[in-house]
Amino acid sequence: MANLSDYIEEYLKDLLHRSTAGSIEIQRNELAEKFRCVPSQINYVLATRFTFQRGYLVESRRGGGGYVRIVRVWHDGGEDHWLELIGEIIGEAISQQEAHGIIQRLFEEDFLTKREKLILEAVTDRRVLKGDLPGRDYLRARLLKTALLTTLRGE
Amino acid sequence: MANLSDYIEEYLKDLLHRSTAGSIEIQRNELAEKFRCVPSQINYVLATRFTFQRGYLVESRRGGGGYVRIVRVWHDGGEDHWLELIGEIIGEAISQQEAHGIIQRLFEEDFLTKREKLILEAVTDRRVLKGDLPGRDYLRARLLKTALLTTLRGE
DNA sequence: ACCTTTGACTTTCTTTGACCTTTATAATTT
DNA sequence: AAATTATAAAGGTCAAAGAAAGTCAAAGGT
Repeated sequence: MANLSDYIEEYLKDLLHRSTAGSIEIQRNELAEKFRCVPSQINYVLATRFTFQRGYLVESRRGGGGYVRIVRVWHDGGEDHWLELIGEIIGEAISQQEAHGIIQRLFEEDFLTKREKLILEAVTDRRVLKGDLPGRDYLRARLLKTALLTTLRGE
Repeated sequence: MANLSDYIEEYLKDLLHRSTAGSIEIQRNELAEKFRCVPSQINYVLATRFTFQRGYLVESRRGGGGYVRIVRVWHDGGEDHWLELIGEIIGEAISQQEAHGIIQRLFEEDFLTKREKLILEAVTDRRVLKGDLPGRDYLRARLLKTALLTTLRGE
């Protein structure tokens, strides 16, 4: 454990641990100042350490009063672990067929309602996504993974 | 939640909630004074947060005894009406702000569940969609419209 | 080779202020 | 008294400046 990114990661995870809500809000510039680094390093940490595969969602807003919010959707070894497996199956890119197969499966397992299934099928439809091939499958993967992760978000 | 516009929005929505008529009347200058801002900031809040798409109507009158009236409009009618509204409200292209406004409104109208709202917010997120403008806004419009219309037809 | 650090450039959202339009009322003219 | 004209009191518009955050690619370490 030697580099700055690791310290920033640790710091954020510590904050998350303390927070009862399971989510924290930070100011990117402020945090960068605290760690004496350029603001974009915060983005680097978020992009490499607070990913879907690790169970985090990151939201943000620009402009005056902007912020970055990190949501911890699952803990290591929690019961929402199945999604991690789904994430591996989806990977970086996924075809419509595979995507619909996964959606169907989740519906049958009662993880999704009928309406949710319809929504997800609609937004992973190639006619809706348009665009050329490798990009379309990457987009579909991002779409599906983020959508599934958000359903687990606190309620 | 840190900027002034958010507080003004919150204040107005609170007033609306209390009002039995579902509408309120304010004085622009008075409100600006209350929040220590220039009057035109009130217009900014109205223009960005109390739009038709989000389910609000704003009327006003200038001159002595002028006012600004905000009316919350609820959608009534069957499925056909929803189809119509959704078509009307989502054009060929749509920004993230507008999309989330519409999603929020449909949630408030009990057309969407919390989970459905989260899913739709996720799939209309800038960072998930990636891609350059204006293509991104077209994609978002197709995504949202198809998802909502499919939901209506299904079941 | 890969991961991290840096910084120039971009996009999004908010705040501010100078100038404009509409309405009501008071003052003046006919 | 009626009609007209000023004045003041609202609210509206728009563009520039400010305040965040995001992107991407080059440079630096291990």
